[in-house]
Amino acid sequence: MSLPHLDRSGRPTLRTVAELAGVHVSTVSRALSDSPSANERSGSQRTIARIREIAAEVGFERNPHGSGLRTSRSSLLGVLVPRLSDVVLATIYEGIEDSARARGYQTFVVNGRDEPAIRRERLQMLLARRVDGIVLGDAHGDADELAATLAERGTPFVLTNRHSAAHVSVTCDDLLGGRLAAEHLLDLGHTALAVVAGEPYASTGRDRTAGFLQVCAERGVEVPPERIVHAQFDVDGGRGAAGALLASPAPPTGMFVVNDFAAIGAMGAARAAGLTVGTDVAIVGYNDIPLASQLPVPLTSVASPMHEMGVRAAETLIAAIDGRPVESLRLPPTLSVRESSTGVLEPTTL
Amino acid sequence: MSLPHLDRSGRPTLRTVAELAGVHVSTVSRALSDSPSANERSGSQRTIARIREIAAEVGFERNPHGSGLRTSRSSLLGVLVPRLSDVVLATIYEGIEDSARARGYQTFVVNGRDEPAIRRERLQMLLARRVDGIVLGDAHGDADELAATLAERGTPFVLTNRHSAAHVSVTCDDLLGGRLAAEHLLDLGHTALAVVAGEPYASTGRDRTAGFLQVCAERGVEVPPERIVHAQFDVDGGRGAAGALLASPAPPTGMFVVNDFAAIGAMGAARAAGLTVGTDVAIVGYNDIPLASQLPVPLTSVASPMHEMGVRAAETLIAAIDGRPVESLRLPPTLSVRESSTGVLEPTTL
DNA sequence: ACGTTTGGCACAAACGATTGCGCAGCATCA
DNA sequence: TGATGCTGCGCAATCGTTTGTGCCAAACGT
Repeated sequence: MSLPHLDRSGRPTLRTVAELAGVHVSTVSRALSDSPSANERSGSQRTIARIREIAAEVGFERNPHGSGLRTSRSSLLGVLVPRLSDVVLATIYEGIEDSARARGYQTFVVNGRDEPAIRRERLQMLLARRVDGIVLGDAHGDADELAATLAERGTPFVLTNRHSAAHVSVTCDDLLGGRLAAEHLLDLGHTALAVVAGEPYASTGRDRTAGFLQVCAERGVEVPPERIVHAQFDVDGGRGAAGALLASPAPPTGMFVVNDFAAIGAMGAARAAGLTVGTDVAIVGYNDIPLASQLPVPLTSVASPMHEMGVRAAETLIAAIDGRPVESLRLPPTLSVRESSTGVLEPTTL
Repeated sequence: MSLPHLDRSGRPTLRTVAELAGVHVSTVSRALSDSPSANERSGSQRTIARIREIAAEVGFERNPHGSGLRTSRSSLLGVLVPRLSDVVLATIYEGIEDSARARGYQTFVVNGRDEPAIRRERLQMLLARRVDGIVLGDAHGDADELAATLAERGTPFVLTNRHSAAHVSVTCDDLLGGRLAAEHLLDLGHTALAVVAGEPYASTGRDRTAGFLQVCAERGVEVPPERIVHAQFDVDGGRGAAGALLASPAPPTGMFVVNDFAAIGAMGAARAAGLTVGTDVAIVGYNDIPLASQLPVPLTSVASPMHEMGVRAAETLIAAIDGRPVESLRLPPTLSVRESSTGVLEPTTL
């Protein structure tokens, strides 16, 4: 059959449905709206049902340009992350996506690559697209420029993964995570401890390190400054840093590496130094990525609730968009103990 | 300073700039257009320069809703992938993003999770958003429903990563990749070979396996059917499949695992079986993810040009959108030889 | 000096959806 | 009977941008 008044690309518009139903477009608009207020202003239940039926039949889908133009809302949530090829951020993003979609929003994600210029440019792009709000997954330092810009501008936003200053954020309680790691290593009897901290601009690495050192101090174990080294959040970074630590005159017997990939690198460095991971040197990572349990020597790691972090971040952002009061959230991590810190437990691992 | 005629959210519009410049909005629109045809119809070079200056000064950014409504183009490329937390797809996506952005498009990515219902729904969403074209990174089988839908509907699209039927695609030459793996293992003298193939619906796994078997046949080495097992593209899948192979009465000495994560699982299974990877059993993976070279036993892997695949896919899609003729592209992989197949070469790995 | 071209811009009509307002018709109530 | 209220829907303006058409003046040719 041929439909009346299709748009340029052959898709039905409100008017198509209206003519088919014999009513005015405004009636169709109201009937198809899911806001109850618009709905009650519209016609009888019978008419509404009929309109919806026809709309479904012809496959009508509201044109977001028309709708966005009129309402100045896009139903779009911008998401800025360092990079999606990092499984941690990709998992957080999946949480954001799930939650946003369930609430009628779509997500628009961009990679900021932890480069200030790129981040700025990408954020600009999101704003130019008129997103309704922004999830910032890559805050830098405690006075993040972008967060400040957004706050000043009044665009709703929420930080996740990393936090920054007093802005609303949904993160893992990394301080607690660091504490868990320290308690574990200390309970195992280690006193020669080291930390492979992350990039200085990421609150994650800073907090994890701080928590770790807190517990050490509380228990009277000193971690000298030269045993705390900064490294990139990847395999190479971890290997380099751990290699240097292990090559020092008094090498550590317990290492906390604030990122699993870096921890994998650290394990490599240990092996290269002729040490057996788990017995000669205990290594604890962070995030508990799926791979951690599958390594030749399974990695002890602080498990952060990545997916849930994304879910809650999106929820919080939407609350902010709706004008509801919001506050920061710190989700608790747990420790997954494996052989990289305890040594081989059961040789019968299939 | 207070600007004339801002929009509801306080942002400058064409009219803001027009009033500031003392010209009509249409003149501003043309002056700011980057299409040369519109440009020449617009005013003098002096006027154009002045308008651009004012626009930059007040931070004007074209409202995509208004523009999209008028032109029925969104400058948006939809991207459908199985999941972004898979580093292979995430890397391809980064290529798409880089290339699209350089050509004035933004990308809108969604996860289809390899579930038909979800894929359909996500595609629907992209179309509802009026994307200008679609990159399909998750084609299923040789008669992919979504690809067929798009073709019928006339929406420009291109497949990548996986191909399907006669649709235009930009992929890795996986057949060649499989051949490289076979040649390598045969050159090393192995004759008891096995393949951990992927999910049957993915062309990647099918082609890789087929190429591998081609070379085996050419060289007169038989790979019995029970030595070809299907598994998921992840660590668990690889471990299970390889474990079964190695536990058989006549275990293989050379294994081709069509995905690096699965290969990592296979290495685990080998170790669990008391075998030394690289000497007792040679393992070759696929994709050469960054982690491959960093494993305790570095993994020999067929390197696929993931980023370039994304770049070329986006280029191809944009060509199709512009109505230029396009054709499929098969990018050649290379082999990265490491210890997982050759045994430990140099004990002096730092 | 008088048409004719052309450069430089303005006018106005769209695109598709939303929403305040208003207007019939009917029922209710005094 | 007339005032009032409600139900059910239509009217029309509006969002910001693009683009076909038209107009005025200056430049040009003869």
